[in-house]
Amino acid sequence: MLDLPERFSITTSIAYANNKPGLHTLYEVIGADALARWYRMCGVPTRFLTGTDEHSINIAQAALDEGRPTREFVDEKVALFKVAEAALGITPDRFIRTTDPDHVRVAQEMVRRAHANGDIYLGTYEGWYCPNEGFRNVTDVVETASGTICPNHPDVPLQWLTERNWFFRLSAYQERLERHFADHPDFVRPEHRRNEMLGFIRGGLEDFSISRERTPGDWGIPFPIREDGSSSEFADGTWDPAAGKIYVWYDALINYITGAGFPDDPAMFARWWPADLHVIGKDIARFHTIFWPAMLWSAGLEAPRKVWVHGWLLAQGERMSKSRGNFLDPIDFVAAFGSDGARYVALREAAFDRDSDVSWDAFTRRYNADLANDFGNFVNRTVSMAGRYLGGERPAPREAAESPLGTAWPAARDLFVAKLEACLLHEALAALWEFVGAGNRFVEVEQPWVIARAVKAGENGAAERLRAVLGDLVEACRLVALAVAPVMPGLAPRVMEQLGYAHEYAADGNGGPPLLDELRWGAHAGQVGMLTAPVPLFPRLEIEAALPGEIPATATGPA
RNA sequence: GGCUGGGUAGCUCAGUUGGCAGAGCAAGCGGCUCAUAAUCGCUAGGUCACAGGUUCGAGUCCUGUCCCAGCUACCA
Repeated sequence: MLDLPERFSITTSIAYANNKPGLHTLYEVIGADALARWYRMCGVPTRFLTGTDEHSINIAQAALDEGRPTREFVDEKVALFKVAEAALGITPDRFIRTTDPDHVRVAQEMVRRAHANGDIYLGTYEGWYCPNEGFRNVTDVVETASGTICPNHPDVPLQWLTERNWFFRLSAYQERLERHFADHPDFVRPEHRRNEMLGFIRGGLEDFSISRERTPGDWGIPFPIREDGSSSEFADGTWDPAAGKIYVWYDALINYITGAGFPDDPAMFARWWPADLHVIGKDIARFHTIFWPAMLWSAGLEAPRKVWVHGWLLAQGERMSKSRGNFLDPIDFVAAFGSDGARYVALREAAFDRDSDVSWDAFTRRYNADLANDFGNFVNRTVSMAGRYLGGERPAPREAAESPLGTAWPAARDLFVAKLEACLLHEALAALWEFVGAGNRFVEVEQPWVIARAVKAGENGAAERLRAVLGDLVEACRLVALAVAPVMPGLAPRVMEQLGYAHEYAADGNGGPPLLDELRWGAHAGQVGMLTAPVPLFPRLEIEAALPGEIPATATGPA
């Protein structure tokens, strides 16, 4: 069916820990978690890294404005992320924070390597600085009668700042980047994002600054090198403040190799790097597909194998964001749809390869149609009929070739897997739900209740036919619940229990039998088991009871 | 401004090399009774953004126009 990799190393971008998380931020994490779980269940050693980005000047300023220590401020925000991710069933192998001590060491090591390789040099960075947004490009500011202003914050006076910064020689990597894109056509996906990045590279690359002279509250990773090239570390282990801080973007990207074990654990690093997949949003594609490979090459390391660029969640055409206030609180979302339901509707309702308009209404309709009506009811009617007509002993499926569902299954499964591995998670789920539809239609065609009456009437062969039909239905329930387990990890154990099967996977998807073996029609045909009484999996939601069609404004303040 | 996507049913979208406009959801009608008012079937719903052109034939190819989104260098 497919060739599984020998290991799978996947990351998300790290979230900016300045506020509580929105669903639009965790959407990417849900998708990556589903992919990580897929590989874990397939028996592929998997490492899934996600976390938080904490060294930004804005965060330091926000903490300062609240009169609190920056560390306390970010600890609080990170705790909110962890609570929300736990509610969504997110299972990273490491939750990395850029304030983690090992990450601080790795970022400094990367600076030293770039310096040793002649890729960084001292220069001057100057430009308009908006206290709310940082340095603004000349094309982003507006000239007015009262002076130059930032269009987003017209009341805040812009400052012309000059900083002595270290610069990274990105210009030296233009040719290598072009060659890398040519040699690895799948490096950036989807295709149109790759084209954008390629266009940017061909337009000529400028060097970028990787240090800041000063930061609010002295926040950030100490730049490990002084202007004269000497180490900025004092004998007591503290750092010379005059050396400045590492610019937050340079620091943030490096989390991916910290999380892979660089450089303290070479064996671990060799095992997990290069990452197989970075899952990121379209707004940060350039940093991941252009700056980041160059940074790695400068340090003598490999670029990640693939970067998947997803789109945004939109509410009525507008990007969901904390600053706009049109975002969903993941806790509310889980409260309404359940952890599994929330994961499913998020990944099914939004396309993973482009922007998607979402609404509470659409999520509710999707939940009712796909989960309550189609699949939940399919399992319910199957378990109910098998229990009622066969007394609870689990009927075995027929040979695939003798069963319409058994015949249809391989194509549905293969399409599901192909879409999943292509990161088209919404299409993967759609492919699987085509098969759920086939299951429901099969019930109508066979009408087991009619066969059951024939059995009662003593009709010849009716009992055998009833067992066969119900066996096929039970098998269809098993296959769909297992296939969709990476997306709805809590569902599979509940379905398996009702079907009288063991579920041997751990909470994070590790440890069970290879999923592809389990996804064969009739994989457990010989096993005896008892069905339980039917228990509804996804209670139907009343649209009226749900929030109105608008995305509720739950913002607590500016981002 | 330049470059790249897109505009198809009320909503979300699919439409391969040009060959009778499709799916899901929502709506209406009917069937069934195992099931969570569910499910199955049927119906309705379209100036394929607009105007030209090529062609026996255009949602698809070409030209122009309008609209939306993205990219066009350091907030993260």
